[in-house]
Amino acid sequence: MPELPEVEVTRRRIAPLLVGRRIAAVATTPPSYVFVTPPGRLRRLLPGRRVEAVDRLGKYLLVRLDDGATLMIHLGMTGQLFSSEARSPRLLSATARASLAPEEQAGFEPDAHTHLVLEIEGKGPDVYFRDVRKFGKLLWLAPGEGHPRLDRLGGDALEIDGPRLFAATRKRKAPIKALLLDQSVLAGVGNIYADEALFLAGVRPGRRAARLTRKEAEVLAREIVKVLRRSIETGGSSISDYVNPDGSDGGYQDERRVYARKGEPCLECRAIIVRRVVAQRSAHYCPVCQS
DNA sequence: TCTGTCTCCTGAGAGC
DNA sequence: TGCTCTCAGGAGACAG
Repeated sequence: MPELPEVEVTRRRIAPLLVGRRIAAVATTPPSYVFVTPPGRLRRLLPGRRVEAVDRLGKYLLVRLDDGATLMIHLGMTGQLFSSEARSPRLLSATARASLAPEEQAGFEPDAHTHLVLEIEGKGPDVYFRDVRKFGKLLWLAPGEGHPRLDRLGGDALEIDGPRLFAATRKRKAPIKALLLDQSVLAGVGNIYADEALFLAGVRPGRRAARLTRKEAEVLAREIVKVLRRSIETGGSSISDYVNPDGSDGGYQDERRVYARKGEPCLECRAIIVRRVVAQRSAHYCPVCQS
């Protein structure tokens, strides 16, 4: 599930394929939950535009076009943005994965889940947006047009510091984990990195945010930044469907301390990692190391 | 304003 | 083997 590190890695690897190049043609699937802007409109508006830059705001990718317009992309839970040359079992259904050895896999052909195909002018691969569960979003912003989704975003999680996090927790009765997942407070943190950062800071996910001390906020802010940076370095987490634009897996899933390790021993104290629901999300923590 | 709940979606895996 | 059910989660809408 793409969070800030996966979106940032995607941005860094997809930008060289797009920036400075022109979109020759566009194909889409029929209208669905993915298309905030109707697919027919995207097919009309995108061809002929040159990509100037690919930016990131929280978990949003912003493809800046030559006339000032922007294609806004959110990967949701299962969104994949990748090159047409990518090869990965994660781009196949489980049935196809099981029946084909990796060396037998042919090139990826756009399927029913490939909601946007950007054919790029000249040499080089095309770019696909695929999303099985359709929690991702595609949205066109006209030149100068903003969007409430972007306006509501809090500061980027890579830039959080202790005083700002401490201030955000004051008078908040919600669990600290709910606060970390609130994109209007902190843009970019999702379930995996909230659990990991809380473990490293020694704070239980269900603790009321307002009960965090100044010192704990300081440590938590530092661990959030550390864990996000480390994940970017390793190429993000390929826990379910996430795949890098070149088809490679991320590496951070091998460094997880608590996320999706329910029933396994804590790497610090050997106590058993537990899972409970906090803010309607599964939260994993060590009952000994975190208080 | 804050918090909690529901909803959207679909593949995987468990249970029968 | 095949069917049914549950679960996973980002974020908007809505109710209290």
